[in-house]
Amino acid sequence: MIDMKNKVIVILGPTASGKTGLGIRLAKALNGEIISGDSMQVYKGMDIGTAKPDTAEREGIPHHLIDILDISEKFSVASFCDLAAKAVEDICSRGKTPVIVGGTGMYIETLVSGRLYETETADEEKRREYQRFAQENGALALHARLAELDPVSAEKIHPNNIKRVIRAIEMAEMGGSAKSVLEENSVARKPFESLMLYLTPADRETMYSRINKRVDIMMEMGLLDEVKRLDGMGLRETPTASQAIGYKEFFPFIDGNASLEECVEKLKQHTRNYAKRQTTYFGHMADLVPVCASENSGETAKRICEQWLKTL
RNA sequence: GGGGGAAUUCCCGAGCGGCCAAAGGGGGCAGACUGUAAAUCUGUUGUCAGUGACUUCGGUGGUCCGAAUCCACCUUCCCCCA
Repeated sequence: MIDMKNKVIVILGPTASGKTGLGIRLAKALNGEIISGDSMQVYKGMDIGTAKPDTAEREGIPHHLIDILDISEKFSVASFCDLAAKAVEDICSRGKTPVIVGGTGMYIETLVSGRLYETETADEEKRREYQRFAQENGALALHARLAELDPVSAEKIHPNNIKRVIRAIEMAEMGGSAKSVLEENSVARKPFESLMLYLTPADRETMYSRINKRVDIMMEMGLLDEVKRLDGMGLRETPTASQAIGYKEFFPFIDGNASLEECVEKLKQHTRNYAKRQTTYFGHMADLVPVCASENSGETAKRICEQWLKTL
């Protein structure tokens, strides 16, 4: 293409902050198309639990990266960045504006920064081996192994965070791409210009009560049936989809080990915890333009976007 | 009506004479996150000044140098016999 960089609008925010609605409003106003920046909406059949907008809600706006995978498939930052970057290209080439909407901070941060990841090539066998090693010899022993292979990573990763320790060991063993090396390549080339709007919740209390209410609505919409259906398709054994909040919480009920009410409470709680983690994550991201999640946030956001799109 | 058991810090729950502001878990709060993130992990959580003091373990009163821990009574709850 030409040397002028593509422009992308990004909407971030914790769960239930109104990202979806705002995204659609902006896409309509700015002749845009939506790219979902969400790790779970990519899965077919996970509709209610992931708060995926249905056809009516989408108001005719094309949505990318939604319903593209079967739950059995793996999804990760690497694939996200790859697919999202392509979608951006595609949308821009048609003269429209990409609007990335999502709550998966790491995905979006990575995409926008232009860092490159190779698609995951993990050896499950080895992973289990390390897992067992940690179990038998303690997390510290495993961490010590990492320290030998890659002191820089070891320094940064807490020994108890076994998952990350294992991943770091894997990276080191595969050679070259350890954190220490990544450091040097950290200044990646930005693939496009982006304006990042951060939908900030009014306060913790409203954020939590919105979440609670939304879960109740999900239940009314038939979440449980959705979970049962996916469970029948082997959701529990899937590499990525099984992690989704909104599904695993019901397994105890399905297995007869908990009441439905207990599971719903757990779901609300996990969602609240997640939202808090999101705000922490977004808190350290740079260049976010805060937009209050209120009634007329749409107008404000629209104005900010239009102005930004006009600049070079 | 008789017999037995229990009341602990926001919640659950250990403690059964000093080492107890009181284990552990949950929740809350704060945080990390350039390797797969809706995941994973860390710190903190009576009060106040901050190496110390003060108020806490249903209530009241005892025993003791010393009590969440022992005794008495009271209140509430649970279980069993009737």
